[in-house]
Amino acid sequence: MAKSVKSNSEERPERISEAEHAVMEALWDHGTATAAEVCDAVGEARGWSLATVKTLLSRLVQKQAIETRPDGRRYLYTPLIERVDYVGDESQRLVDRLFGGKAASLVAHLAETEALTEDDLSEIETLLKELKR
Amino acid sequence: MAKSVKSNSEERPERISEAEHAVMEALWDHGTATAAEVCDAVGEARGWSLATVKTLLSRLVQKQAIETRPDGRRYLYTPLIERVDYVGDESQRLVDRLFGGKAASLVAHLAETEALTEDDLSEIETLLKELKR
DNA sequence: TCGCAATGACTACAGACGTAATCAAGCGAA
DNA sequence: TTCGCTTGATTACGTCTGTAGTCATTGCGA
Repeated sequence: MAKSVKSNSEERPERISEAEHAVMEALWDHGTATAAEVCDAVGEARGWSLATVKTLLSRLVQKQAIETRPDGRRYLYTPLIERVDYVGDESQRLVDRLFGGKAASLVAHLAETEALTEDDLSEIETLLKELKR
Repeated sequence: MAKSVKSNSEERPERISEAEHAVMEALWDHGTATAAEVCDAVGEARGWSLATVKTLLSRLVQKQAIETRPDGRRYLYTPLIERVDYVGDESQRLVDRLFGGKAASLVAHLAETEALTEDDLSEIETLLKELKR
């Protein structure tokens, strides 16, 4: 209860569903696109009808994840949230939920379950060196 | 369509929701527990009623994530899936969805967004050394 | 100018999810 | 024996999600 009061300025963005996320990816790719363009980009892989894509787009507008700008008789859709932020939030959620907030535990897990290839390991190693510097 | 045929032996476990996951955590903690025990363990943090916990337990049974054994007039609930497997699956899903399957990208992201503390970095470094050996 | 095709708005609907109340059965205390 | 408490089963219900159909409008091509 009292779930959507959000009395202060900071609008906590509503959660983006998986299908919606696919649409976001297309938009992040294009920067700005029409519904038809998104449908071309996304419907391909997911086999969605234009109607489905439009529904997802309007839900994203409601959730204030994207913004519309009229362009003639149609809209141009533009992401309002940055991909890097979304990815960060989602990653953080996972770390919090499954690894008690310790990101290192996630890395350890990936390593132990061999989700990390040799290449991945070298890459991370290099990364660490750079960060150390 | 044809979503739940699962004709062959490998039962693809159905997805566990977030609330259900909280229950799983309690069970992984206890190994085996009654509904009341799970409620004590989980209801605390989430403020769930016993009824809610029971619903989640039965959904988990349906999803074959846990198993029941009669004990007098009640049931004992035991996880059927290992925590490490669940955690692995969820992590993999994230990596696939957001990092194109490249786990190293996830680590890079964590590092760049400073989700990794100095301690985390050292820890990972140590980890890498061990793996290298 | 006129009809069509594209486009957003609205509506639909089944299944998953969160959250719980109610019900029936049975064990245990009085 | 009786009655209440515990427990699983069943039912409920609003929201979110996935996936779309329908409708009204309107700009554009013929």
